[in-house]
Amino acid sequence: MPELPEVESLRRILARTAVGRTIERVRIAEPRLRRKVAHGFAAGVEGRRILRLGRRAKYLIIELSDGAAMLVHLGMSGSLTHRGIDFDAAEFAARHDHLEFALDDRTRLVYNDPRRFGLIRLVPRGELPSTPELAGLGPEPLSAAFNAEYLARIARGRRAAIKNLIMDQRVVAGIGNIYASEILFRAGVRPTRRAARVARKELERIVAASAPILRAAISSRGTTFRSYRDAEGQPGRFAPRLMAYGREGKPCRVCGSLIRNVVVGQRASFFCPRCQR
DNA sequence: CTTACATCCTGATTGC
DNA sequence: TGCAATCAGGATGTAA
Repeated sequence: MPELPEVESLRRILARTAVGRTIERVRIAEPRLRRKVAHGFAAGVEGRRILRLGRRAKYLIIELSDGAAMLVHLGMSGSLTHRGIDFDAAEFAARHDHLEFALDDRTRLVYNDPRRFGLIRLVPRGELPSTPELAGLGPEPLSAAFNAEYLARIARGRRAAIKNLIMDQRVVAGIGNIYASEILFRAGVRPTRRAARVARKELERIVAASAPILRAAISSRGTTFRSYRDAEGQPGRFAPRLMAYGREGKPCRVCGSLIRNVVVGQRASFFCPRCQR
């Protein structure tokens, strides 16, 4: 389940291995992702060089030499792996390898996504800031713009659960179900609390907890809970450090109480009944 | 504006 | 053992 740390890990790997390469050919085996890959996509990408790799929220941004940018979202089950096999020899594409980008060093980038919740789109030069996917996003949780004052302003009058609030990409961009649970655990706040009822001090703890958790997860190259793999096909190493997510019925690593799982906003939400109030 | 919920999709897991 | 039901949850669209 790729969230900010997984996408950031992907960006860092590809920044080392793919920047400077020219995309010689694009093969589209299955264009039906969350939205259908546009007709002119391959023609708009082929022949361009990869200039730079960026990230916004859970979106990977592949900047191309003509000023356009590829926007990649991995959805729930997507992966973008850098494979060292010749494009021509890639006849045995794995199941759910939907797009392949042949690079000029005879390696290829392969987009695989069993559930096809992902998105790949070419954004014309200069249109990135106004593109619908990015335009409404809230601040990056690793930026100074995500602070307690900001969060307090958003939370005011909101009946939604605090966990829904920090998973709302318009509020803060890049946090998904796993890290929302981890952040609230560290902050000592129950995921079910109504946002407006969360005290200023607690909001401060939520903000303060966010960056260290996300940074630690990036250092571990993300969390592999089930199937996530990074650009080199490796699982993330953060899972053993999860305090709450996926630990239902197991003892809290801090106090020993049993971690509970409740549904908040149609999503599993794990918390410690003693550490989180 | 805010909130709630269905929708897309496949694979892993659970239940009988 | 096999098969069907359930769960997983990214973002989005619609309804209330």
